Amino acid sequence: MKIPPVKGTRDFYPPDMAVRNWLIDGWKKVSVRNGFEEYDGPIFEYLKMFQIKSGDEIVEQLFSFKDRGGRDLAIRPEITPTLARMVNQQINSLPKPIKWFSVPRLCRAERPQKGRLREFFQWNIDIIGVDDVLADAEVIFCALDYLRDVGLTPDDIVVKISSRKLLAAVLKEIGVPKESLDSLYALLDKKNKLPPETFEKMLNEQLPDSEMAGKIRAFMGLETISQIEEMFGRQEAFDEIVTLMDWLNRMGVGDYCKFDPSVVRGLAYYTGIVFEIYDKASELRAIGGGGRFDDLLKQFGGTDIPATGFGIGDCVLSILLEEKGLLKTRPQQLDYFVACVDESFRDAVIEVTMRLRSNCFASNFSYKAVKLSKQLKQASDQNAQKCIIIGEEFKDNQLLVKDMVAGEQKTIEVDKFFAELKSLV
RNA sequence: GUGAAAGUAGCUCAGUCGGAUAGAGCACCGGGUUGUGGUCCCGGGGGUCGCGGGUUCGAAUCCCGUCUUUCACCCCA
Repeated sequence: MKIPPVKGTRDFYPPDMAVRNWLIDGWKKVSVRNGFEEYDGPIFEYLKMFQIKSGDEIVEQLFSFKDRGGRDLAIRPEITPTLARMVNQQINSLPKPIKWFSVPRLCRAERPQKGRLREFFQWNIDIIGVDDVLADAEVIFCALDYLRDVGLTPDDIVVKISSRKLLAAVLKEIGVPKESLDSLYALLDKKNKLPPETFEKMLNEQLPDSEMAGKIRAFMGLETISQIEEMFGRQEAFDEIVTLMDWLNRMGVGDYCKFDPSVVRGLAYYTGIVFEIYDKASELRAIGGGGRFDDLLKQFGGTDIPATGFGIGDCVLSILLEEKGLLKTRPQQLDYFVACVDESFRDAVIEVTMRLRSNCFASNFSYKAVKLSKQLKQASDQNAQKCIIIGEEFKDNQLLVKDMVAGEQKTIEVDKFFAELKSLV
C-alpha cells in the first residue's frame, strides 16, 4: 500500500535538506552575532495556551488531540506562548534584558497555498525587558542583517513600519469609540489585501459615520509622518516612530525601511511599533513581521514586562530567494575518497578510510571494487576534494593522492601522509 | 471550511474525435578489453496513466466520487 505524504507537508531529500540547513544556519548565525541566545520548547503544549492570546476561533486552525490521560493538547502553531511561559517561569532569575531566538518547527491546519504550508519553520527573535524603542530598532536590524547578508537589497524588499500607539491616537483624534478599536484594527490590517470596493463596504459597515471613515481612508494613504502631523496635529506617538526611523538610519538599514500607516497587524495584542517585511513587487504574502507586545507576558500570568520581537517563516522567504537566484545550498562535502585499482587492495581501502575518519576527515569509499574510472566518478559525484588511489605502490608504503579540483597527483609515504594530516587538524 | 483548474516514469512533459505491447528528454543502473573523474557513445531497469466506481465491445482519453497539488476566498499567530 502506497501512502502519500500528508497534505501541506514537505519531504526534505538531501538536496532540499541542504537548502534548509543553509537557510536555518544563516538565521542562527545572524541571531548569535546580534547577541541572541537560542531556546526551544516542546512541540506540543496545552491547547488552552494557544487560546489565551488568539481566542477560540484559532482552535480550528490547530492540530489538536487528547492524550491518554484526557489532556487537551495541540501541536504548536507559534512559539510565542511557549516563550512567555518559559520566561514567566524563571522571570526572577533571568538576567535582563532577555534576548532569545528560536527556529521552531510549527504546524497550522490551514489550507495550503503559495508560500503557506501546514508545517514550516519560523525564525523568531524577541527582546524582553526593554521598553526603549531602541529594542524595536535592534529587532528590525537583526532581520535586515540576515536579509541583507543573503543578498536582498532595498530594491528587493521593504520593511513597512507603523505604530499601534500612533494609530490609536489618530483614531481617538478622529473620534472612533474605544470599543470599536480592536475590530477596526483587524479590518485596517486587510486594506491592502482586499479589493478596494470590498474594503470600502466593510469600513462603512463598521463605521457608519462617513466623515470618520473618510479620515481613516485619508490616514491610511499617507506616506510621511509630517503629513500626519499636518492632518491630525502632533501626537505623542510621533516621537517614538521618529526615533525608531532615526535609529534605523544610524544602523545603516534605513533604506530598507518605510513608514506605512496601513501596516496594522491583525492581532489584538500588539501595543507599539508594528512592522511587516514584503517583497518590493508585493507579489508574495508577507515574508515576516513583528512588533511590540508589552502586555503579553502579563496575560500569560506573569509580571508586567515589555517585549518586542519578530517572526520570519521559511516558505515565503525560500520562494523569494529562489526567484532572485539567491538560494544557496550546502551539498555534501568530502575531504577524501579512497579508491583502489583492484579488489586485492580492498582491505587497505577500508583501513585508510577509517584512519582518515578517525582523524576527523570526511571520507568515503566504494563498496564495489569497480573500475578505477567508476570510483573516480563516484568521488566527483560526492564532491570529494581529494582522492587517495591505492595500487601497486601501496606495497612500498606509498599512497597516490589526487587533487580533484586541480587534477594534480603525487605519491607520498603512508606514515608521512598521516603525520601531515595530524598537523592540519 | 468555500470556489476553480490540474494529476501520465524519480523530474519536466508528449500522447485524447475512445482502439492494439503508453513515449521523449533529464536522472538512475550497466557497458565502452591494461591504473584516472566532471565530456562523449551504446545498452538497461522503471509507469495497473493519482485512487475508486460508472458508461462502453474497448478508457490514460468520457461521467461521478475521493485524495493530492496549484490558484482565489476565510484566516494569517
